[in-house]
Amino acid sequence: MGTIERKQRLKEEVRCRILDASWQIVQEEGWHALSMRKIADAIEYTAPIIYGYFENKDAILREFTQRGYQILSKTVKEARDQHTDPAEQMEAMWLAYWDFGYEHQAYYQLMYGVSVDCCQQEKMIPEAEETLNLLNETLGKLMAQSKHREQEDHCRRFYTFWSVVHGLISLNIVRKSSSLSLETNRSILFEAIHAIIADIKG
Amino acid sequence: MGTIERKQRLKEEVRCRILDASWQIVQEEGWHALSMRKIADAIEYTAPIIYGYFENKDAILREFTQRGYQILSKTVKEARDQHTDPAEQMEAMWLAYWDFGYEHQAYYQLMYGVSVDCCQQEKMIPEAEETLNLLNETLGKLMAQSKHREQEDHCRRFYTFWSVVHGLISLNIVRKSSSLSLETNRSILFEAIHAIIADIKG
DNA sequence: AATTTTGCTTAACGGTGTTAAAAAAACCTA
DNA sequence: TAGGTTTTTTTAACACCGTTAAGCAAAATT
Repeated sequence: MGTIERKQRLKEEVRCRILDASWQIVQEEGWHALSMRKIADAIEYTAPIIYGYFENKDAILREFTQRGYQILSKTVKEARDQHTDPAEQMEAMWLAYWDFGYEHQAYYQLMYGVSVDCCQQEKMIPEAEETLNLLNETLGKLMAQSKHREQEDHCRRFYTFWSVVHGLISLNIVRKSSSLSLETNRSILFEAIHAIIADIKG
Repeated sequence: MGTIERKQRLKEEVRCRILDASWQIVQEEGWHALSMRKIADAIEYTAPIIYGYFENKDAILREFTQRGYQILSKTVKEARDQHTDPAEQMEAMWLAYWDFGYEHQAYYQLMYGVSVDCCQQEKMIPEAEETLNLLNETLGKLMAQSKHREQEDHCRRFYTFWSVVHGLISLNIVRKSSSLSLETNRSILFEAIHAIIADIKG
């Protein structure tokens, strides 16, 4: 009866195949294209058997979410451990954080709810570009007051503004349960915006 | 027959009712719960008639996306027009931008692909909190070197870091077509992180 | 009044996640 | 090896989804 171990091994292998197949589908077609039947097809089974390995589809997504956080955690920790000075550590850690998001976009989408299948028609909607133009225009005037002339510089400043504001909004929406107070949000905004403006003014 | 105008009016009214019903469903249950059949139920019709008013479900979402951008554009413009100094304008505009995201979360989700139905189990995944703890810990050491003592301050600094990094990643993912170069991303990151660290050091 | 046009519904197709029953395969025992 | 038990896998079904085509009934036109 040693076969029980062999069965355990086979069961574990099928579990891996489910995750491997899922990951491949996601990489090729995105999260929206991941379905139980498609996974089953890929591992040459029928859909219901997956429920012997995962409670439901959400459990599969949860597995990947967990993997994402594990990789992120490991990455950030390693970045920290290559420095001793807290300031250098801080820099390395956030850079590592960004690198993770840049390299593992599929993970990041899942972990932080960044759905990609939206507003591709941004250029179809005039008001979308109009808003960006308004902000860009004013930024141009502001930078003209100083001696910034390069387009590159303009682009960077703009995205710095945009990133902090968009990031703050997004984090508030996604982390609805443990989100910040209105006052905290506003003071972060004020400080960040003023800092950027001050930096532009030189 | 002047009835043609009356019919036009009725058709327009049904279109409005579709959008009103859709919006109510979204407010009550979120975007994921919006379905053609549910909309039809709400306006006391059957699903296929909706296709007489909108090409498909995506067209309905596009309508709301457009509305969102219209409101945002109007808001930002109004904020600008209450000031004359570019620096003041810039501040007012980004604050208005944030206010929009805070007040109209449903719109913002649609416009920038912030799906809320994710990672609510963040606390279920130890590694998720571990990453935040690592970053918080190092930030604590960094701030201890200066004379920052308040918890409030700590929280603000942390979210400033997080917002700009998360925002930068998200914008890159969502605006995949017109995203920034790796060099631009890194220089934004470097500048922002160094600025925050410098500010902490005083 | 008969006919055309319009508005709406029913039915259907292919897809989704998920569950229960049926079938097939594997296993164990006699 | 034969028969019965257990495990594995599939088929069928349910309730949804977006979407399209056909059918029907009411309204408008001739």
